[in-house]
Amino acid sequence: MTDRLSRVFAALADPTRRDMVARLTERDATVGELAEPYAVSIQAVSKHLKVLEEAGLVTRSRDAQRRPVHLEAEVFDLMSRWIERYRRQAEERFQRLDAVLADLQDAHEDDTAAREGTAS
Amino acid sequence: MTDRLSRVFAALADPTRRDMVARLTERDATVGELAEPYAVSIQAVSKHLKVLEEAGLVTRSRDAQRRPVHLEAEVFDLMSRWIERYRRQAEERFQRLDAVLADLQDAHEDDTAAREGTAS
DNA sequence: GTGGTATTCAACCAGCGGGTTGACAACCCG
DNA sequence: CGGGTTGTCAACCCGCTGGTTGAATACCAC
Repeated sequence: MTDRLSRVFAALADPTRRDMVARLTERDATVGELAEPYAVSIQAVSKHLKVLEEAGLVTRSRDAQRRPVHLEAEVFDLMSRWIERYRRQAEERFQRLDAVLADLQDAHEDDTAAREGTAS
Repeated sequence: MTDRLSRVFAALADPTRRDMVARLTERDATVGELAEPYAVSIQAVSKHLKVLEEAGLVTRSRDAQRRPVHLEAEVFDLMSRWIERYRRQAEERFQRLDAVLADLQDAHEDDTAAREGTAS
């Protein structure tokens, strides 16, 4: 599970981390600020941030003792591309499937019409 | 980690499972067909499918002994909504930041202009 | 019914993830 | 210097994950 996309998805598979990301879209924050709403230790939050950092979702700088956390929004593009690619592919396929079903329906109606002696 | 979105992200955090999803956008497939390219046991693939199923990414029907696997593309929407929501939020914030930086730049230029005795 | 095929279930194992606590590091302020 | 604040590192625990093998289920074909 060493590839980038896997790390990103894994990082966002945790509700606490998703909430941190959500809050970081509003403004940069220190570890302590981020930790405040959660009922876990600062160390646990620090670990979460490490996961987000290794996934490329955030970066950390330094301001005296503080380590302000900053969201790197470009990573969203990576996920969006993956999702949209396969969504589009799936949708195209469903359209083909719909076409097939429509054909079958037409054929059935033709059969019915034939059996009932009605002009198609 | 019981919520829907967490399960979806976690399911896609595995390259094998992402590959399965990718292949399922092309066509439905049986467990055996899905397993064929990977160097793991059928049972392992069956487990992966269970994960995808519990995340709502696929459904399984029955055709004699076979259990054809079908991709449920609607889940993509769930992820897209989450991602796009925060991406948009982050982008708006960056625009505000840009505006602030632009203001600072203007102020600086004003200062410079003032120091240099040039009209602003 | 017997045999073959497709798939899941069960038990097990190693490794990782998320949590804890305690110690340490880096920095500011008197 | 010493004390306070912010954050990380290290060791540990426990539950989950992804893999294995072996047995069981469900179905078809003969």
